[in-house]
Amino acid sequence: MPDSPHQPVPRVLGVAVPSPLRRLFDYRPCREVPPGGWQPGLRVQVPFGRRQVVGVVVECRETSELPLSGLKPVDACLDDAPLPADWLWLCRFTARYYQHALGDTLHQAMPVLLRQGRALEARTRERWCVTEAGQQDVPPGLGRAPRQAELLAMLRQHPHGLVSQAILAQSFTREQLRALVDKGLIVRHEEPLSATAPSDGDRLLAEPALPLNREQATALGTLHQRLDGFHPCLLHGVTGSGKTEVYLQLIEAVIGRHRQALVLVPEIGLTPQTLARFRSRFRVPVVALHSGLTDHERLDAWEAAASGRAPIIIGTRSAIFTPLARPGVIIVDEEHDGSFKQQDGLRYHARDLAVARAHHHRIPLLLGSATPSLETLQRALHDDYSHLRLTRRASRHAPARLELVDLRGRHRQGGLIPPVTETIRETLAAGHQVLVFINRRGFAPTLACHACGWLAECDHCDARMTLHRHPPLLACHHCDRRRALPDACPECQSIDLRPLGSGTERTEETLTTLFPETPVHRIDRDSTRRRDALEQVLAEVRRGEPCLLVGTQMLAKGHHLPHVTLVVVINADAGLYASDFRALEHSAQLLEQVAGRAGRAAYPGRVLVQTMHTDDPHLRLLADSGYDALAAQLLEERRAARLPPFRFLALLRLEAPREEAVTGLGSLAAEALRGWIGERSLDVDCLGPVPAPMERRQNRYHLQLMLAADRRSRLHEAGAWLIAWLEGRPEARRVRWSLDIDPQTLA
DNA sequence: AGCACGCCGACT
DNA sequence: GTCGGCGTGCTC
Repeated sequence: MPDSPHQPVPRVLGVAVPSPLRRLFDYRPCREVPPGGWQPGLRVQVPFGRRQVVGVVVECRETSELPLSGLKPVDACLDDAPLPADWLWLCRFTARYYQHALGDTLHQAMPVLLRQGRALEARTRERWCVTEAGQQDVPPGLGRAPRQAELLAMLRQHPHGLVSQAILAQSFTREQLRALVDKGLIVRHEEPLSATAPSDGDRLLAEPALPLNREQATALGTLHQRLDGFHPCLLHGVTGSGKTEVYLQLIEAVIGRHRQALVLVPEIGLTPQTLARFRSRFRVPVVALHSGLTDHERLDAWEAAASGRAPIIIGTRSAIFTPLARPGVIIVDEEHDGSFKQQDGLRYHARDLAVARAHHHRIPLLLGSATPSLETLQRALHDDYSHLRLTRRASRHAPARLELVDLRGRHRQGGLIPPVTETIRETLAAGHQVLVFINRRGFAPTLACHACGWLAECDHCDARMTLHRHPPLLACHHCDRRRALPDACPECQSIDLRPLGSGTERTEETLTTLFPETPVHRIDRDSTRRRDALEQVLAEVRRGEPCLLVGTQMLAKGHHLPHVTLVVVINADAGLYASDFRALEHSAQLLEQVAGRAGRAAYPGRVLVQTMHTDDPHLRLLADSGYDALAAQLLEERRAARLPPFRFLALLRLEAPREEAVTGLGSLAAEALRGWIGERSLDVDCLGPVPAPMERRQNRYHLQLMLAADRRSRLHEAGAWLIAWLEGRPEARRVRWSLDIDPQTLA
């Protein structure tokens, strides 16, 4: 332990407690002083109201706004040393930027066991060594314990002892070890798991790096020049251009310099395949943070990253909060992916926090995408970020272009029109695989009465209920409502009820009927409930026999499907005329990602996109000139419309069971905020209140108020004022409200 | 968010 | 007579 320099004990500790209250609570230190003295970052057990909570010391002060005699003392300090300073910095930054309570932010960013007050210990392992007594030729007392004798014999072969793992692997037990210790024949040593120090470059790799093409080599060369200091880079590479290989070789350079790499991937990007690729390349451990970890494993991973023991950490959104002892690079793969934004509570964007964090650590940041977000693209085009391009695919073929197929006036079967079905038939006959992409799960988007026009609607939401076949029922995808199928129309008693439109189940059924000889695999949230169901199907598909794949977005991203040469998009129109200003950007990204699935191996691919709007200028531009051209066009439109990335937004969401409660508070808040903005002639616009896109969801009314500003600081001032106003209003207590900084969707 | 207190309805 | 509904208020 570090000897405590005789720093005086502070009179007051400002503690962040797990609560939505946006302030610190002051406590007096307890009698016992932690080994290194009182410092920010120490966890403390404190009485809070009528309960005990785990808080984090954030300030050490001499004064409080309250009389010192009124302060409660902390019950205990839970740490010998503060939690990592980089982690504490990131949490404070996050709380400030997203205007969220610091206590809640710290709480969420901590592994569960730390929240519960568990000690954070450096991980050790046990090593068992033979004692002098154990070295004697005939150790006494083992006559009736043959396994103990065998164990002792084994340990005598190893002068430096053996670790528990190796011993237990030989089917010895902890009891046998304990018995030998009790007899004084062996001893147990605890040793820290120390950081793996790379000795030389070759030893780092378990398998050789792949050769790079000229573009990859250029990109990597640039990155190598920028290993010191904050250097944000966009690695803008078409699907199949080998971004991952660039990541791997960059990481090799980083850990070769004895630093750590943090890799963020989208939720569905952390597949066994991806992980296997990282793990098989490096000889050093790769720590993966995925949803399947136990609380213990999560704490271990945290400690391994914080101590520097883990050189490579790979995880989804929340992994941005992993502390790093020796940060060397942060990589965000598929940086445009929506799963990096948390959509409830603390609504942070992991990619944006990655930028802030890399800047703080003065390390490079690599954002990778085939279809960069307009935010990132704008910065890359204007030299705020380096723009590294990979335009060449590993296969000989250029990326498949989208072919628009007119849906108007055509008979559809399972969502497919006859010429498309014919192309599917030809592709299967040629021995290839076909992917049919459809953005709705279930059998059909809804059930309709052909006599009176009645539609199956959810009575908790402003939405249609989706028709499912297996099992047959109506389900609302916005709440947990389920209903049995009606025999007759509830309005007119007609029995002429028909499915309206197509979902994955219906298309699967149609394809099974049309192509009875060909296996059809459906891949959506319903079909892949079981943990490894997706991997099993994909393994089957990779064997290359002709087959049909029907799936939702799950299929669009990441998975390598080398035998698919035809991709069919059932309907591209959902995003074309949506009210959400990002809908078009997201549709284009999705279409481009889907198209990237086609023709990666030996054959060129085709992508057929069914649409009612073959003349839509955006869709045409995407089809004729590709994502980059459309993105450039969209950027111009955003500039003209004064929307992000040219302006900053914050969205106040209000929701409550009673409509009047929401609208009442909404108008009051808007009026108050406009008054405040007007008084100071601030450059902030307040729009609304307007009903949210789906006004009623789960039987609650949703309303929103939009703030827009040219300058981030102004937006934050207005947001802070609005929050303070709401916190002071009694009527706001009956309404659930939250401020979403940089909202990703307006829903 | 929790958790208490507090004041009005249908039950052993 | 009490169990319990959720409105209101507080947490150093």
